Amino acid sequence: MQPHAAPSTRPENRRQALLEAAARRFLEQGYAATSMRDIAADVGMQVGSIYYHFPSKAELRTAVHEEGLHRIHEAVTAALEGVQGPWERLEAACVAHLRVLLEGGDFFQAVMREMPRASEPGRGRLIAIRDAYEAIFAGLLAELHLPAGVDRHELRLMLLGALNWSHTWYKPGGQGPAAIARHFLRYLRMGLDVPEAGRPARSAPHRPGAGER
Amino acid sequence: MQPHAAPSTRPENRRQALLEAAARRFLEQGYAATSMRDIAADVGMQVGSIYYHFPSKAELRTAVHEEGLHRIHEAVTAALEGVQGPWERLEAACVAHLRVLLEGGDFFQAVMREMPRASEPGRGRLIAIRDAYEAIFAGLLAELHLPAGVDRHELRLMLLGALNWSHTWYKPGGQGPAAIARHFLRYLRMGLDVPEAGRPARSAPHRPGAGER
Amino acid sequence: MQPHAAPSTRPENRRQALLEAAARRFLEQGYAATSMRDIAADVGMQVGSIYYHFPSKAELRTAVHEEGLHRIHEAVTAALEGVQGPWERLEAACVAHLRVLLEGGDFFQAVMREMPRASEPGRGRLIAIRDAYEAIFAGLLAELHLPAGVDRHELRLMLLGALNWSHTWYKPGGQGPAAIARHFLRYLRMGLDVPEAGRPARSAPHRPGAGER
Amino acid sequence: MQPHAAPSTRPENRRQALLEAAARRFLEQGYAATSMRDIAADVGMQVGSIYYHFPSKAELRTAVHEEGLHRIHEAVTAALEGVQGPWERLEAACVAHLRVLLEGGDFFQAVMREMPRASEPGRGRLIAIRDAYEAIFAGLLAELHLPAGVDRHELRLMLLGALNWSHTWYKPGGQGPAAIARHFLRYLRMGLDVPEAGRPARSAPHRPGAGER
DNA sequence: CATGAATGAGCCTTCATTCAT
DNA sequence: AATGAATGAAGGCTCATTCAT
Repeated sequence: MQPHAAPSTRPENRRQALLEAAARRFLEQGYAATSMRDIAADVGMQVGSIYYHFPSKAELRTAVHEEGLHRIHEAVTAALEGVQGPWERLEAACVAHLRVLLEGGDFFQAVMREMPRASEPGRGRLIAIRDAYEAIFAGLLAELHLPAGVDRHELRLMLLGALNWSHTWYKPGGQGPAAIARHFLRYLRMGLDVPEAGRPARSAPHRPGAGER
Repeated sequence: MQPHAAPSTRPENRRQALLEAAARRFLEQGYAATSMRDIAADVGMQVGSIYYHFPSKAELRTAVHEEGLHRIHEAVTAALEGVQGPWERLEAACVAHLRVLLEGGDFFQAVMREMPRASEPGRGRLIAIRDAYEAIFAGLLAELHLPAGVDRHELRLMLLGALNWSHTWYKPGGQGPAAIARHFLRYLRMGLDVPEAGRPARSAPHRPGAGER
Repeated sequence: MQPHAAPSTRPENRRQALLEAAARRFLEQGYAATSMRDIAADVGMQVGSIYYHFPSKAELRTAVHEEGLHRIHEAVTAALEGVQGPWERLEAACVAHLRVLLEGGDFFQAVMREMPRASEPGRGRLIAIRDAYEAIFAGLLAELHLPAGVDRHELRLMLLGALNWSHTWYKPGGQGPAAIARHFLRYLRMGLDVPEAGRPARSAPHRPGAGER
Repeated sequence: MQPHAAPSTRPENRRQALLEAAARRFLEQGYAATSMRDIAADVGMQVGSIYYHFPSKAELRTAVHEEGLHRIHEAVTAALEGVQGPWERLEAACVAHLRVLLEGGDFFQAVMREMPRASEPGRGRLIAIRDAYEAIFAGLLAELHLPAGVDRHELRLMLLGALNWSHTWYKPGGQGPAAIARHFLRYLRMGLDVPEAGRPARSAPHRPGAGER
């Protein structure tokens, strides 16, 4: 009788260990440069044994991505709970997003590094999950009271782009994810133009139309 | 005099053709998933012949990246020529940057997709080129007259991040690179806060210290 | 109970078959001129399958050499068992040595053909085994009662050289290994000088010093 | 007018330089592991250019071997000039042989390392040269006055084997080639048996027949 | 004489995957 | 659930050789 088998051999554990090893490898070396042997070795398994848990390398990647997207979705949703005020809610979401991206383990970073290309198994599912996640931000942006002429879609891409890109330059030890997210939002809210002598300050030069593409 | 040298066999051509094929493949499939055979086939060569022009796959990638960084450097430098006014200069640089990134061919996009990791051959050279390029933007930011409390370094990372990330969502046919760049800059300059009833408008809430990590 | 395991698929068999095929090929064509495909074909395997048993071509060679050195060591040690008298023991060792070298299969001949050069994997191990083997002969020489002025080290090199070289000219069908070994030893023991009229016979002319190098 | 062109560009020189580089490489790495590029690089040429001087790699090897055999033949013939007395002549030949083998440059050592196998171009020519060389020693042995029961053919193989094998253990700095050759000959002439109490000394035990193979 | 450019075959090795046990 | 052994395809790279210039 053995009610609680050693954790490292409980079936669900092995699958989880494989997912984690795969996430770390995919993040560090990229999907193509990671071999099933690498992953198997990381968890102390034989290569062939992986195929008991995942039917193929591509499916393993899909599972990793699913987990990553799931985690960030959870984190952001949780961070929004009980927060009032549109800007406050956006900030909470951005902070949570960046925390997961920069310090939340390998899963979401692995997702960021490379999305599965066309015709990978399970790609439709992933796209759906990602869209649901982005919808959260679209909703937050919609709550905002913004000046005329601001395209909320464009704004969301700008903001998330600035945040997501940070994983290419972020170094632990300097500013933390929360500070970075707050500063970015502050710069956006405050506006950077400074009234100059002989120059009207806030007439942000909008010259649409000709030449804009 | 040599009136009609077959273009496809002019020596310099082959090297260039290889570079271009490699850039396209690296961009589309990633470095690891691209085989030398792919590249050779694209230019109608035998695999082995590539090695006459480049000593290894890694060096080929380095050459592609060098070319990409060189091109964007040239484009941005050229775009700045004769432009006056700090914001105007920054805008010119951003527009040029985004044009190369989104419509300037595969080279720079290939660079964006994956920088060589540690200990790749010629990595030092690439880092130097990239730093020189980023210095251009640092210089442009330094010319700007900005409100107190704005960290120019952070601002540069935010702006370039937003721009660079656009290659993940950009689709030809919608807004062009120039429009995107101008809009992003406009949002930053104008500030997004709108005076609300019972709420101070432009006091961008700066709560430093506790909690900022 | 497992009455008739197919011999060609018993696991240990495959590794041994590979070793034997490798030894034969290395002996006949030399290491560099032997391809892993050759060896795989000889045992009816795919090339890649070899790497399940040996991590590299170089390690395969090392294993072949190890086997060769092991075999001759065993043979010579066994041949010495119970033999009395220093010359008799030396003769027994030489006969056994030459038997293995000339008729003992490909392993030891493959060793003779080319020792791994510097910095091959496992080279240290091989050197150690070889030294242990040569120590046997050094010990046998030490037991001998020899005339003054004979350098035992030099003598060992001379004797083993003469024996080892025989694999370059030996042809089955003529004198066998045992006869060759015994004759060589006899020539050494008896001395070749014959008393001549007007010429002192056994004053082996030793003119050391000047001109000896 | 340029009667004596710079030596390094005189045609005959290039061919000679190639031969020397090839000999060194073949000796150090073996024939199969030496690439035409290695050799070309050693003499500062392009690979393709070798083919102006030699029609193939195999022919280049043949030329190297021819040169090696030629050199040792010359050296030994020269050393015999004017020497009287059968043992003295044999010694002179052995000393000359060993000098070329151990200190006479790469050519003859390259020959020793590996003779061309069957069906190489020019193999017949090489065999002829080698036989002519060995005939010298056969002649010297024939001049010798030897005890009954000594097979001159066997003796020659023994002596040359001991000498030739020395290139596997010879280290410059210790005994020189001349000393080694003289010692080997002395051991052979003097006989190693020492009269022992109760044991007849020079009755070298000859037990031919049964068991000799 | 020599080179620059290329070829085509082949080499060692790695890989995702399979399957009997 | 997992392993041991193998497969077949592919991958990066090297090589002897060719040939127009």
